[in-house]
Amino acid sequence: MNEAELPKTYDHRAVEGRIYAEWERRGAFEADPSHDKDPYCIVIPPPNVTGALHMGHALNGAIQDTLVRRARMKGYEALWLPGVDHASIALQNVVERKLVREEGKTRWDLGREEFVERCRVFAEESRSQILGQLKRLGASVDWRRLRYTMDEAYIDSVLGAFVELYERGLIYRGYRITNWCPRDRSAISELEVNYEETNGKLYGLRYPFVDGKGPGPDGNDFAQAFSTRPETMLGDVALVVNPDDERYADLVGRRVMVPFVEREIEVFTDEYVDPSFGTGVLKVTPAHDPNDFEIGARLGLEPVNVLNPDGTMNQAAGPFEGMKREEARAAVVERLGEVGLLGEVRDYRYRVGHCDRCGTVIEPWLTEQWWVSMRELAEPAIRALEKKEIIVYPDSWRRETIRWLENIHDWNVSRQLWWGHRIPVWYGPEGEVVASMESPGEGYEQDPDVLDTWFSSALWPFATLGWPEETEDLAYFYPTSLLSTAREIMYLWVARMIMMGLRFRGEIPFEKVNVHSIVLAEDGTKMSKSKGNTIDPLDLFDEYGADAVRFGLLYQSSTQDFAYSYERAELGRSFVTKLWNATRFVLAYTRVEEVREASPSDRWILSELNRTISEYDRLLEECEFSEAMRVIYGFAWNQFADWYIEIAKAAPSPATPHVLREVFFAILKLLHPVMPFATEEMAHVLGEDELLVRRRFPEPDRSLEDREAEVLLDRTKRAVSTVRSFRAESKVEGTLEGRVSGEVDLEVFSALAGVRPVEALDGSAKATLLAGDAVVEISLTDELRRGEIERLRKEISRVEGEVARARGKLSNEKFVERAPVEVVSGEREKLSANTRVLETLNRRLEEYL
RNA sequence: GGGCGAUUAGCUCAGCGGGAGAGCGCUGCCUUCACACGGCAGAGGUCGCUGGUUCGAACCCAGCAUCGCCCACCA
Repeated sequence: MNEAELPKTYDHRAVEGRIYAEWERRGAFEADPSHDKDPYCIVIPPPNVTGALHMGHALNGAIQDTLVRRARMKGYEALWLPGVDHASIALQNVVERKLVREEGKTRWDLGREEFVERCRVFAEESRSQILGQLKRLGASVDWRRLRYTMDEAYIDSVLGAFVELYERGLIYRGYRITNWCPRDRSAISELEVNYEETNGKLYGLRYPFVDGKGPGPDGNDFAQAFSTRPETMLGDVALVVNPDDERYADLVGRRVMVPFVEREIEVFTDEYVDPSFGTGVLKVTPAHDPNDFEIGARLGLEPVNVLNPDGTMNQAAGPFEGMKREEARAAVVERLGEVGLLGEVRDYRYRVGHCDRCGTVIEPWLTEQWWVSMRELAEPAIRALEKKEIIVYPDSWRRETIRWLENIHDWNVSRQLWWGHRIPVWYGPEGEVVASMESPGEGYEQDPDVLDTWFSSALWPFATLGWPEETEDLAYFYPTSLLSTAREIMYLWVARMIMMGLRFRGEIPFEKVNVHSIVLAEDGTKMSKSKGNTIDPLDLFDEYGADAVRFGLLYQSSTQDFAYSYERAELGRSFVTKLWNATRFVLAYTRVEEVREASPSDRWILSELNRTISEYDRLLEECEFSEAMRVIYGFAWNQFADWYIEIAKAAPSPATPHVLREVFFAILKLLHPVMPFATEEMAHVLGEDELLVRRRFPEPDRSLEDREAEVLLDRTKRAVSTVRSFRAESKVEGTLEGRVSGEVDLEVFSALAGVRPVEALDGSAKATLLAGDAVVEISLTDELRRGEIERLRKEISRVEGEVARARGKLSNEKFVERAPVEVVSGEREKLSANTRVLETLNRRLEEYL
């Protein structure tokens, strides 16, 4: 192939599919335990099988793929293990909604078995879609090792873990207030509740005295308490006041009536009550409020439950039975008003919990659930984080996670759902309770609940490697090298993996955690389907190519969240095009392979390359992707393409053909982890037989460092730019004669600046241009002379400013005394250089006047 | 109520103790043999505000303002 046959732009559509197939055909991503290589392993945060991948997945995929490909090229046995999550509650929600929409049915209409089958089928479809998306991204995962949390082996891991924790006394069954979602008819954990500030009302509720002792201290014949949820009044079992509240000393011990349900309750005291809130009287509803539950327990009172699982009122609600909770609220308020028991109603702003998955208002509700004791599990995790056995980028998240673990609550792991891992607990005919993977025998009934989806996720880093079997994979790849994730699941997932990893393996699950940005919509708000502001990564891949999108995402990724902008994909695409055309140039350029004597410009680009390799590699190692992209982009575009290719055209050395190719190949290899398709194609076009994916990642080579060449070329480039600038401003065209004082690469300068170097300039008219510490003099026509005087004056006043600034600093004794020597000597050098320059300029000005 | 973070060029964002940066957008010139998804040259910023530390602060400290996010059982 030659350059003329190549189109001017890279066509990702024609390339990506073919190259991915080639990688797969060659088994390029397959990793197995090996004796002569060190392991590198990343397990993918398994996407939910609820639908398609979003931009967050694309970003995290780009990050992980970059790291894995780099490790692979560095000679590690690099495994990126793919998988998907069954997403218990999330998937069940999606399928339920679909069921209602398409068939007008609920899960109860279908029955458990049929419903679970529907979920399984849906998951299957979603899963294949997701896997296709990962391929489009270019994910270098080992497909042979694809895992799913509902695989038979994985289910065994999950149930085994539950049984073991149960047997160690770390799992117990408890009756307490949980967050109840009436739509899902299931409990959810604290982490699955989203609180939103809401404008609501605070209702004064009046409880008439029934003890016949007459009115209360305030002259009223009732006691009043405030509530935001008046319907829970029907479940009240007591009123309480603070024991130190003198206003109510007489109230304690009196009996009042709960309206409508006609229940007599007593007034007690409890320290919990804040006398300054409302009336200082608190109603106690143990079945519907966590604090009330505790107060009720302290007082030894039986809770009264007034709700059904679906959020309607039950028979204990008396006349309100059968109403939805919202209807009951309105009805209770109305009826209270009618009977004169409604007190003050205030506007009140408070936080209402919503189900993370379906948005339904959460009801704190008394139920019996399975709990994991977290304190004991958290301790080793806290220690590991404190000792930095796990490195977190950025470190602030390590400290945050420690704080969270220190305040951890027990974890409710049972869900009254159908899709998921069914809890391996069996209830026997004689009331036996047995935790076991299989039924203990005839007459045993299995617990109907399933496990919180995060329970299975918590085992991910080792269950995917075969645990509880002591597999070779587990021995070789565990602990994994790095986990990359969004911060929103640090507690839900990452912290729990650390605890479970330490519990079941006695080792941390990963050495590093990268907490990446959240990709926001273009307007800076969160992307969400309901707002309709989501961006489909596949559309971006189609339009810009996977490499361009990957580069753009990494370029924008930092520890800060960022609003996605299409400009970043355009930036990536332009970069690919630039590299593509550099490929065409390199291809068309002579193909001499032998090494001959290198010129300063050859040594300069090699030295710059060397610096770039060190810097870029370090940044990737530290997950500083944005900075890494800037470094490699700057080198490839602003040094290599803008300058070295131009030098190769205009002032090549005998070594240039070789150096040009070497440096360009190094760029392709450095970029391969980020832009795998395009770089692979470019290497192919340039006639490489071996795939880049298996090539060695460039390493720094100190022998290529050449400070002298760097200084020389920097000065030369500056001189060239100065002349170009002068040409643009003065509208001068054609070859000029010129003289440079100060050391530059004359050949390069002359060729790129279009200046013929002469020893001495004829005539008196010259432009005197400053290029850093070098002075360039250019022959000048008479008509430009007038302007030159103006220009000189401006230049002089600028340099005078510089001189004054340096003098000022250096005459400050404290500066000379306390600033580092190199800073002071730097100022001195600048001062003397500028003084010399000023002399030259002044002399020239005098000549003209 | 606590905690964390942000505030830098018109826009999106880097920089985090020694003379303000990138991409896009904008202006001028260039359709010359890698590339107009381009080249060359430019314009554009009292780095949120007020104090402090320092020879020196966009960068460190304190306070304030605005905007986010996380955590917390005040009815």
